[in-house]
Parts: sequence; C-alpha cells; structure tokens
Amino acid sequence: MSEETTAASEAGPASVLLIDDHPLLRKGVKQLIDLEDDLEVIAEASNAETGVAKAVETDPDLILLDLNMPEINGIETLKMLREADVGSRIVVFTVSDNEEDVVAALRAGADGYLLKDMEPEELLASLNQAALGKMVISEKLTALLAQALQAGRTTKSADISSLTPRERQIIKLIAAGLPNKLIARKLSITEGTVKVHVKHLLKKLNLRSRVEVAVWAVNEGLS
Amino acid sequence: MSEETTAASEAGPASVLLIDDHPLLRKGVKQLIDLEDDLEVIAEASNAETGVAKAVETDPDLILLDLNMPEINGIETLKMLREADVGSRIVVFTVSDNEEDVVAALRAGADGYLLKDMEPEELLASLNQAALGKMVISEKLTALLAQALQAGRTTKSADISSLTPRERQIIKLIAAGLPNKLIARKLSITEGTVKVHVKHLLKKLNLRSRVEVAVWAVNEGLS
DNA sequence: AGCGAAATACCACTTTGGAGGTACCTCCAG
DNA sequence: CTGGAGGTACCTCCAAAGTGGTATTTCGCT
Repeated sequence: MSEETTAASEAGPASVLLIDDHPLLRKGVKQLIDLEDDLEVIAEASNAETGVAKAVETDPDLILLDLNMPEINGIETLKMLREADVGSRIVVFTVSDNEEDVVAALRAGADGYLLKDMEPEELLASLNQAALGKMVISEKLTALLAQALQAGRTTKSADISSLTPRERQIIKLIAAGLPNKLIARKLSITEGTVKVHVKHLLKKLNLRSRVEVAVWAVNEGLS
Repeated sequence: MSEETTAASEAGPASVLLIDDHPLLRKGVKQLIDLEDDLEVIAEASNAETGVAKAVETDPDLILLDLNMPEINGIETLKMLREADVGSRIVVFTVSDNEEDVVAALRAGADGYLLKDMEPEELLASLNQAALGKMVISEKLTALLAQALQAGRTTKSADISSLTPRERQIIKLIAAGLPNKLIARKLSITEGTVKVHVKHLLKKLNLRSRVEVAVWAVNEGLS
C-alpha cells in the first residue's frame, strides 16, 4: 500500500471544498482556484452542517474553512470535521489574526492558517503546498506563533500560582505518571474526586489531557 | 463524613489477611501479630485465588503478601487485588531483595515491602505503621530504591536506542501531548496502528501508560 | 450571619487508551 | 529461500479518562 490508503489524492487535480458563509468571497476564491490546473473546487458550503456533510460526501483533498461563521464557528466546524473522520487537509482561511484563533485552529487539527488579505498568487501557491501536505501559515503569523509556542503558552495559559494546594498536589502525581485510581488511593479520596480536580486542572491550565498536564508539569520543574 | 469512607479501619484492632504459600511462616506471623493488640489476623490464604477471594470477602485493613508463590506470583496477585478494587493496605513480605521485584511491587500498588529476615519487633512496628497508612520499606532496600528512582530507572528500563524509527517518531508526538487519533492523522496511518506502536513502546520501555511515556520522553530530552 | 471558594462525593455518559490476537506485506540476513 | 523484524490494519473487550451535572461540608472573609 502506501498510496490510496491515506490521502485521497493521486490522479487529476486536487479537489477543494470551500466552507465560507460569504458567497462573494467563495466565488472569488473559486475563480482564482479554477485558474490553477492543479486545483479544482468540487463543492461549496455556507455553514458548518452542510460543510461537514459535503466533506464526508466528497472527501476532498483540501478544505478551505472560514472561521467567522454564524451559529457554529470555524473552530467548532473544524472539530466536527475531524470527528467525522474527514481526512482532508484543512486550511483555515480567515481575517482573524488573533492569537487565540490561530492557536485554537492549529490545536483543533488545522493543517494551515491563511489570512484573507493575502495576495492571490500567494494564496494559490499556499493552497498548492497545502494540497501536497505541507503546513501553510501566513507569514504575518509566524512571529505570533513563535511567541505563543515559546513560552509553552497557548492562549493565556495560567500558571501554577492559580492552582489550589490540592491541585498542585495532584498535578505532581499526574506528572509522576499515576493513574487517577492510585492518586485517589494515595490521597485517600475517591477516584471521582480526583477526576474533578483533574478537570479543574485542565480548565485552568488550558490543556487537553493529563498527558499535556504531565508534560507541562515536568517542563515547569514540578518534579 | 470524613471517616468511614476511605480506609476500613476505626473501632477495634486492624484486620490482617495473610497470603503466603508457606503454612509454617503464616503460623509464625500470625502468632506474632496476635501478640499485638492493635492487629488481628482475620484470614489466611495459601495462593492467589483464595487470597483475592478472602480479601474481597473480608476487606481487611492490611494484607501481608508473599511474593514467591507457585502458579501466580505475588506481583500478579497484587494486581489482581487492585483489580478487584481491594482498598486494603497491601504490604509485600518476601525474601527477595531483588530490585526488579521491589520496583514491580511498588509499581503495582504495594503500600510496603518488608523482608522476611526482619526482626520480629521491627516487623510488628512496621505493620502497625502500615495499618495506619504509612508506607513501610525495609531499611535494607532504601539505598536500592533511591538508586532505582534516581535514574528514573525502574527495572532495567531500555533506552531510546532500542526503539524503531517509527516508535521514536511516535514517542515524540506522545510527548507533545497528542492523542492517538491526531498522531494517526499526522503520520497518515490508522489509529489502530498507532495503538500498536504505543503498545510496543510501553512494553519496550517498561512503562505503564502514555503519561509515563510522555514524562520519560521529556526528561530524556526528546522534545 | 451570610457568602464564596475549595474539597469532597456521586451519577450517568462518551471517548480514549490499552491488551490480546490474527493477518498481510516488505525487506533483509542467514 | 526461509525466517524474523518492522510496519500496517482490523478485531474484540475492558479499563481509564473526561464531561456535565448536583450536592454537602468546611473554612475564611466580609
């Protein structure tokens, strides 16, 4: 194997699905893309639901996704797409150069993040790259990203001082690799309660799993 | 609440379950324990199965567990006890001062590790401590333990050189906090396959969860 | 006296993770 | 050319993790 199995490419031009609630912009992008032999818009959608449906239906190579949509925003849509096991490359295409959006999108599994104020040629070049599997990010954002990643920061990211004593105690045990059950045993509380603390920890530190908590703690020196 | 809920103590002497395939030794220990007002042997077992059964049945405060038993060894028994959600303090009582055994026992959730060549008075003192929730370890072992923990080592612990390229690739992603699904996406393989690699990783590194793998990797500098 | 944060507990539920097993393919060494 | 190692996939099954609630107690601060 090694082909056919993962991406749905090979053969002709790479198929593109546009998801954007702005018809005019879709039209413009479509025209632009159709100038390119290697890319072809095979479907469009103006909201999350139909977007996901079309994605599942057409399994495109690339999905261009707007962030600012009514009702269900782009990040949610992104998650929905991934939930639906859409394997397509997903590139966020938006006006927002807000750090939180960028980080959230990449976190949610975006394969690229492009700003709508790009030059058309740049956009095409980026989309081609994306279709080939490269992660594409607008240059304007690289500095911002570097900064965000640097401090291990992602969005605001609180620090250890915002944690309660109990939480600090538990984070160390997580970093020691203990499962909730053992943490509970060690602290003589129920596993359910440990879960509550872990939940709060994840919330406060803006992390997504105990693994991230453990890594964070280790890097933070919470040995 | 705050009492009654966690340990099953209060009231009279702490109840003790002996699990050891050596009847004579059981008898000796029982006599010794019965000299102590604060401890009482309420059951005995000569193998894993009946040991677990009695533990579930009597929910003792303390379980004294021999490691060298036929058929199912002590470590397995220990795991079975924890599986069965036996909340009792479990103290391993054995002749083995082998590092692997000690580490494995503590890993498996033992609350103590005592050597059979202890002085009777020491044993009693230790058991009392254990019944009160203290972790008890024979002094002879402390040096060994310190050494084992020091290098993050636990048992022999293989190193990164024993991993295949694919495994090395995956361990980094685990350390980045990615769940299997995202790792699969990133490597363009199925989640099932990722699980296989993770399984092998756990086996090779002798770790018990992806959290431990992540911590190990971070400490190892696999950023 | 009253309020709010922290800690605890429980419950129902969904999603991940991990174990164990089979199977197929490729590449390389013996 | 046979066999093993590595990689991939798929399967079932069960445990662990996480989410969303509600609720109680304790403690410290107005």
